[in-house]
Amino acid sequence: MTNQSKMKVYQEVLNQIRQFIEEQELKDGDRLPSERELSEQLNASRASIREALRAIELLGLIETRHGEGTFLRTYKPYHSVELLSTFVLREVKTKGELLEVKFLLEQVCLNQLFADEQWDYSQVEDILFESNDIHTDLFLRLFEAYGNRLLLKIWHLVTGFVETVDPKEVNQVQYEELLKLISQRQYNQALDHHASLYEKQCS
Amino acid sequence: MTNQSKMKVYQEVLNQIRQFIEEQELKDGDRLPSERELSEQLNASRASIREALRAIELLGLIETRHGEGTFLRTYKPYHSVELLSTFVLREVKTKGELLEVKFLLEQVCLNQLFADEQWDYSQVEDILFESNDIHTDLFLRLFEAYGNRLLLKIWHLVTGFVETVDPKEVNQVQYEELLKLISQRQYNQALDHHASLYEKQCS
DNA sequence: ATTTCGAAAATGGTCTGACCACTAATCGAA
DNA sequence: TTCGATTAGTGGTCAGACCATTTTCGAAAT
Repeated sequence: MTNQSKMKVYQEVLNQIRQFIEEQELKDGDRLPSERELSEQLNASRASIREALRAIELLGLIETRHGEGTFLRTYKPYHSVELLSTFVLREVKTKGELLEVKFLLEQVCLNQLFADEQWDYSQVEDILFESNDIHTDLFLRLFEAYGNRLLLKIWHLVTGFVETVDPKEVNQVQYEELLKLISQRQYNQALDHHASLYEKQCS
Repeated sequence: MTNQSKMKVYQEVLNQIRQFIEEQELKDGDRLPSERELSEQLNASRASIREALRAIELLGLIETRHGEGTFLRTYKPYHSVELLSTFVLREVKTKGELLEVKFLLEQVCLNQLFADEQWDYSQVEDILFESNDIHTDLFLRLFEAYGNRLLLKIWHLVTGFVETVDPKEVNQVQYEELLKLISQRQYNQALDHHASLYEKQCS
């Protein structure tokens, strides 16, 4: 490494990798150079390269496949998120906080959609009742409909965390009701109904 | 390692370390066993131990001091912000998206506080006008007052992102106005005022 | 010419042992 | 007792080896 400062090698590697990704405009699913290639190109030992890669992996930014390579990761909930959560939960202890944030994010999404006259509810209406996880799939669509990808990403992340600590039990009927309220544009009642879905758990 | 499943060694090590921390009831500032000790105790190579430690370090959960050891430290969400941002921003193309999320999070915080009859505004009122970054410090306090640490962390994360792309210019006077509205419990106007702070930029 | 299958190459996963750099504890001399 | 140098302990880094898995590719069979 051109270890100019006293920064650790693996930190430098981290920066180099980030830079590489930006320059090459790599996207999710694209493959990174092999560990041995990176080792040569960045002039660092393979051990240091791996330390950097393991760190980014735990953050959920890359995915490594034995015998294949290292790939920028398409987001998959509960992969390494589980490990992450066991540590972070040391701080954010209460399950309630997690659920509350998830709830609030969803509420924001609903509020924003309801405030939009142009919103086409039909995007959500169809198919939905073949899902194994109605809640997640429903809000996945709602967040997509709203269109803010960062908000979606944050919600997705939080949802991933929640699933590691909270085996949920969904009641299909309640979501039929929620959808009905939305389709009838009874937005206030829909918001109340959404809140009621969380009331039991958040305490 | 008792590598029963196909889980990677460094992930097992991660779990073991977490378990160790819980069992020993280690607190912030306490020292972890040395890498060589962990290597023996967990029956894994030092390289694998280090991969695990580097990962937790990047998360900001531990701190390593050359020649001294590895220590637990208070979780600092900003630690990996810079790295994370460059990855997340790959997908978040528009600055507007970023600002919108920041705004929405703050709005949620205000709404929740305003809805709380018990909320003691005086926690926020004081000192504030000596700050270099009024907006950040104000909402830092507001989020702290609300008390959901996860929400605070997310907001902090997003705020960190924003600062990497948006050199802000704050107008002190506007925040005096905002605080006045809050202290007078003119909540709707306060919300409008908060929104107006973003209107120019979000487009 | 096409298909099939196995060897070889590429890649990640892990370990060992070495050496350096820094820190703190130790011990001996003033 | 005090001060300073030695020493032991610890993280930082490296080189090289071997294994497990996946892909590649060419030779053999069809």
